[in-house]
Amino acid sequence: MTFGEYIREIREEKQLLLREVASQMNIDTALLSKIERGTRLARKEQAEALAKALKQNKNELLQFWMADKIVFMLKEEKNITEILKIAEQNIIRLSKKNKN
Amino acid sequence: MTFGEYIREIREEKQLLLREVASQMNIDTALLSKIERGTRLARKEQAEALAKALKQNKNELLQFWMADKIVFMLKEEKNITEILKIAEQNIIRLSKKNKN
DNA sequence: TTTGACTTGTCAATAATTGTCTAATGTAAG
DNA sequence: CTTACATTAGACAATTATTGACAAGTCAAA
Repeated sequence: MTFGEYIREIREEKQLLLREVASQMNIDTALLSKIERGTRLARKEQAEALAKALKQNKNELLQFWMADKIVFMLKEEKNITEILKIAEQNIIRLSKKNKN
Repeated sequence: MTFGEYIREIREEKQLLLREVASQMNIDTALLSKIERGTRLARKEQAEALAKALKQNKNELLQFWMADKIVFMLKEEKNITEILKIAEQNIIRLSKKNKN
């Protein structure tokens, strides 16, 4: 489930209009449309504003948001599984290093 | 193994100086130093130039490079494993969708 | 038609990044 | 200690990329 799919689903469940949600977020309707359709990435503050406007758990929503950014970065690559594996190992290793 | 660690290791094995490799890449020594130390991300063309200068397999090196970019993006996050899982699922799903 | 919801393309404004310069630091040899 | 050379750090202009708004477009229901 992408970030855009996720927030569109919730918005429609709640029967809110793009312009209602966009207004709460202080952005243009067109921009929110693009975010939902995945042609634009939201900014972090926008993702947070969305959580508020849609009354969703902020952390869960931010996970989808962050995953989307990774997808966007990797979408042209091959060996994606291998790349993600390396990335995860490095993050784990770096976080251990920072504790020392 | 991060991208920077990887290329520094190879450079030192081959007993090359920063300025020698940097010169082949047409960049400043200082910039290569930063790339090796991970305080700057290389650009894709630079990663490719490095593969050439160090006579390494380009794809393998680009995997480390791409993994580094992900690490850079995720380093402040929690639930990293979960985020990576969502990202991988979405990429797989999107690639299937594009085949249709 | 008309209306309202949504989408698309464009582009100036804004923000992020890149690469170089200079100066600093480290280090081994004389 | 000097000197010489390799590497690193900080700062900044230049280059790129992202952002958000606007206007014009599509689409579906009345």
